[in-house]
Amino acid sequence: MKEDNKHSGQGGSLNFLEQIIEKDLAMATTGGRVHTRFPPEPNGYLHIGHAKSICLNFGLAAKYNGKCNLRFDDTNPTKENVGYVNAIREDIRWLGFDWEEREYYASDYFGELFDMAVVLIRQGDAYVCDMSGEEIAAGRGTPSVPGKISPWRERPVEENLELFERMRKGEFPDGSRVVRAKIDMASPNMHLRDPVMYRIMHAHHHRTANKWCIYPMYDWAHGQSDYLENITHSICTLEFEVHRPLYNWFLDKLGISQNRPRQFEFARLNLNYTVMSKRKLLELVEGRYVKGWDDPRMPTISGLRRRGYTPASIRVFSDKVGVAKRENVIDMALLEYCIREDLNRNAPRVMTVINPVKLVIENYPEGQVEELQALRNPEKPEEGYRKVPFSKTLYIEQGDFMEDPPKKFFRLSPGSEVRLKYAYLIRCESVVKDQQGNITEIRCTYDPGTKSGMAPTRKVKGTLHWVSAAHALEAEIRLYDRLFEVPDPENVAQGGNFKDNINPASLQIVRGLAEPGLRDAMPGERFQFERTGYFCVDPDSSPGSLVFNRTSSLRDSWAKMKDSQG
RNA sequence: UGUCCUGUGGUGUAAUUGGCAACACGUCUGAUUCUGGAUCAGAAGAGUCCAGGUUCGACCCCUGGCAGGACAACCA
Repeated sequence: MKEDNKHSGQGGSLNFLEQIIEKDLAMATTGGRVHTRFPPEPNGYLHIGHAKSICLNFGLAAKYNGKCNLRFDDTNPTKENVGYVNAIREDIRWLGFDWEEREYYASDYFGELFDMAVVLIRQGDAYVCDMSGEEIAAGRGTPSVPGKISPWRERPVEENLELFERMRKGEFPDGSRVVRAKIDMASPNMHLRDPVMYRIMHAHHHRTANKWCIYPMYDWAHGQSDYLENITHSICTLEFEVHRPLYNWFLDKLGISQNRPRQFEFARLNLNYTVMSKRKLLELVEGRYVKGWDDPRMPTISGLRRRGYTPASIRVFSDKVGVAKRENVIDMALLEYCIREDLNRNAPRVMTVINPVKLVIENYPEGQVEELQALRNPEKPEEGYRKVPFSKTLYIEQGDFMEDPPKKFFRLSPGSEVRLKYAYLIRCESVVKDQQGNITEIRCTYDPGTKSGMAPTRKVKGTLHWVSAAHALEAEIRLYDRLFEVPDPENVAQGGNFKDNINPASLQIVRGLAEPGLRDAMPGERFQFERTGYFCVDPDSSPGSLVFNRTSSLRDSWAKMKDSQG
């Protein structure tokens, strides 16, 4: 029961795949084994949707004492390359999963696949077809109109065998012939209308180089690869549901009954306020709408990593979204909740002023500096304290001061008193403005008897974060927001484009002032900037010039209140 | 006019396989707080796509509808 809690988003209840597996285990249908695989095509970067699949496949294996393979589905040499292989590996490892020595490639099986195809041809279950791609497509019919029989369908077995061999040897040009399964051109399932198994491609493959010039199609390669790897549960997304009869047909014709893999489909993850298709993501990158695949606004794993998301937060998220067969759109707020929950618990606190305004404490001794004790993380008092310098001239957040405050404004305004976090109570005495009327300086007095940690004093409504002017570190702060301003970016009017919905304010770069302890912060380190949000050090950062990415703002009920009041 | 899949609060997922719907996010109160964060307490919100049927009893079983999605690359 405790285990169930750990792996299921719904307490003790099981998702439909877990139910299937537990039944299989109980009835020994898979010999007591659970063996899954995550099968990415190395032709793009992984995104949060893949993360769900990764967590599912590796998670199921872990939960049921099974194994999960990493298998690169590399059957199309024109689209795939090692660069993607490496990026995918890194992302999966970063997420926290280990495929041990089981890193496989569909291309590892090209030889076996060829031999199995020969078996099908011998049995009269496959044939070499000389039609062109266009002819095949035209002859396939439509879902409600049967396809036409290929003139090559009844080619003698010996001739098929010979042609197949010659295809392999490279005697024919690209596109001149294919091998097709002989199934049923009238099937209501389009995938059963003599699907292509092999095509000729004189292309360099990232692993097999020029050894092959015929390459298997997905449907032919996938199930057989599953079988060769002893996969018990082959889990994929819903769009492959109609492929399942074909998956099973190949297995049937090859006489595979022992250790026979079975395919199950679940609904892929959709997230609002973003797009997930490889094509659209690529468009964002190539159109320079974002800076790259790892731009912190991208829903890619590398983007989320750079944004400051933790692997654990993504795993928890994957767990919380659940697994089922109906189409779904997850609220971005759930992802944000997951990272806040993690970082609230684990990120050290630090004070950084993002939009600074100068504040001078008139009665504080000139030149005096106090080293104040500040909790590293109130959620983990055991981590102790850090030191923060305090002096006469400080900076606070512009938004923390209002000359004419509305009703429930708890922050600083003329005559009001607030606490400077870990320091003193201060009262605003006056403001200094420039000729345009902008506030350039806030003049305050402090009460020396109210130092943080001293005996109880009078209560104030507001506590402000601050930074000492003479000690502050200047930093570049990249304020990220959702990439799209509408929940469903793909929903556009006729002639429109999803890119029309891009949020023009998805990135704002400002220069802020940070407490000096941040001087040696390293890329990847995460912090909570007290009262503003969670931030992490960007790889662009260097010792002399800090760069922070905003992972997420803190929940802000004050902002919410303002919004709702118009 | 084809085949397959799916319909449960705003969102997502449950319901011990027939016993009048639970959990999470979100929303809204209040308490508390040296983060308007966190935490704590509480509230609102679905009668399960529709119509019949079986049953003492249906989200669950049956029949018929309706709605949404997937499928017609030599992509995966």
